[in-house]
Amino acid sequence: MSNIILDDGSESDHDINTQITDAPIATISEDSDLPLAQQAANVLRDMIVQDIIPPGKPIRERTLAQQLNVSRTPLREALRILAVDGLVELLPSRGAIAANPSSEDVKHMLEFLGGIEGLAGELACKRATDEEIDEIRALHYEMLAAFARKDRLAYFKLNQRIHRALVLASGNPLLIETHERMNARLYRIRYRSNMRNTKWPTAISEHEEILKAIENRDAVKLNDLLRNHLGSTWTKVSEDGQLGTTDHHHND
Amino acid sequence: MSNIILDDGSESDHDINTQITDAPIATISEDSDLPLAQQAANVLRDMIVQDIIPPGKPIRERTLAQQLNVSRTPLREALRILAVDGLVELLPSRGAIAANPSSEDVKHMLEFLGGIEGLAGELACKRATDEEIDEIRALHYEMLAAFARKDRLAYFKLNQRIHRALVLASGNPLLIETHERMNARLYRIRYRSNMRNTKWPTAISEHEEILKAIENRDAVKLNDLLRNHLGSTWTKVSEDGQLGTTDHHHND
DNA sequence: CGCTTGAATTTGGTATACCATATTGACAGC
DNA sequence: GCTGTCAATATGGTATACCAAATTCAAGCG
Repeated sequence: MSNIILDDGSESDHDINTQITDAPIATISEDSDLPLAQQAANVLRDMIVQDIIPPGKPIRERTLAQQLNVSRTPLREALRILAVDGLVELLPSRGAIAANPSSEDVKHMLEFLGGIEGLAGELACKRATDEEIDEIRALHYEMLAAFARKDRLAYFKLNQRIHRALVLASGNPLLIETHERMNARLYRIRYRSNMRNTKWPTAISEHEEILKAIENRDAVKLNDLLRNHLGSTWTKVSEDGQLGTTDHHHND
Repeated sequence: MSNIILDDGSESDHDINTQITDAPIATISEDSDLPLAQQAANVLRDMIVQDIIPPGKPIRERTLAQQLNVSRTPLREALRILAVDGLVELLPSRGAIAANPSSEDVKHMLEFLGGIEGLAGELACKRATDEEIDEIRALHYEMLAAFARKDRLAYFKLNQRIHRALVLASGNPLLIETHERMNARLYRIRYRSNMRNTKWPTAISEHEEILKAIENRDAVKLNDLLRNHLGSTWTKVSEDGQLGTTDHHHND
């Protein structure tokens, strides 16, 4: 699967998909130790997160199975997995579509993600090793470098890595897993938002405070910062013509 | 499916399963509007939550499919769903077992659940309607009645309903869903713990404070209370000979 | 010209068949 | 009596066949 071909035959070439990640989407191989269902779920997850399958797009089992070189059985299992993750919606007797959250949904997801990060940050203040904090500091300065270069993509990725590192330092596997899943659901949206965000300097200064808080192991402060930080990362959905409505620039 | 028969032919008749809920487990029917996979997932979830399928027990696809009157296809989809939920573990090429969390896992789950409830409580203070608070107060007094009667089962259920009502009042669907899922994973464990908990009066007095906090819409206080309340609900795993080790009283 | 209707087709849902591998159990050798 | 080995069996993983329902589309009617 060197190149993803969409249902309509056109390659997906709109603004963001090839940029979101450097790594190509994993190929499904027979000789992997993972079952095809799990591999398919991983590939499909990437395709949705990276907007190769845009929100709301119907997922035809036979078509997609053929594209992924698996049968419908493992693909359907993959779809059920992703449905629990919230990346696809299963419409009874009407198949699956890539999740298409409303702006209200996004608000709730951001509120939730902020809460998770706040909790994780609070725990991280107690449990993070000095080495973990050092690494977060390093990532922070790398992020400042990206900001200095006005490299929004590099900034975005480093930002993600910082938040991920903070959550990892919480030491709670459920917080980590929940964060990862919710982040996947929001990834595409936050990416788009990041690329047009006008509150960039604000976000940067907040990150300075975040770094200070974890360095000082100030749990209450860090919790509070992370709880409210996402607002600076995110330009309101209502200002973003795409979300919550049918996606116009995808021909499906 | 009037009576669940376990693999070994014995009916599951150990201490708790029939008491945990009054309602019998739903039957899988052809004429439901839900797909069999979804119905199977619901039934299986109940069977695991209610300890009809005890932790660590291998789940044989053909056997269970026959018992549920479905084919392996929808049952496997159900297993994948429950695996994401954390109720079953999928061992690659070796099938599924009912989740068997270690005491370390339980600690993390309780920490996580407490965090979720704290977040939800904080939001509930801002968003709960007066009617919702009235209902929580009513449940609280019902719970006190159960306590007066030393009716641990009724107490447990009302306790659950109170926490559920608090989370519902948060108005955040993700908090609600996450809470529900984590609660399902912990239900059996907390039930057993509840039945032998020696800190009952402590839990009651904490609930008094919880009620006051939501009545006063004191978000910070309620968050704090809920964060740390689970400790009073739970007798330590290490005192509970069952958890974290092979289940001795189940013959599998 | 638009609306209804019904056949053709597509699609999701389920059951079953098949395969490779893991497990079991008996037998042979020590 | 213990252990290693190999056949028999059971099990999970996958593909395919089949069915009912939904969708599509065109013919027919108003």
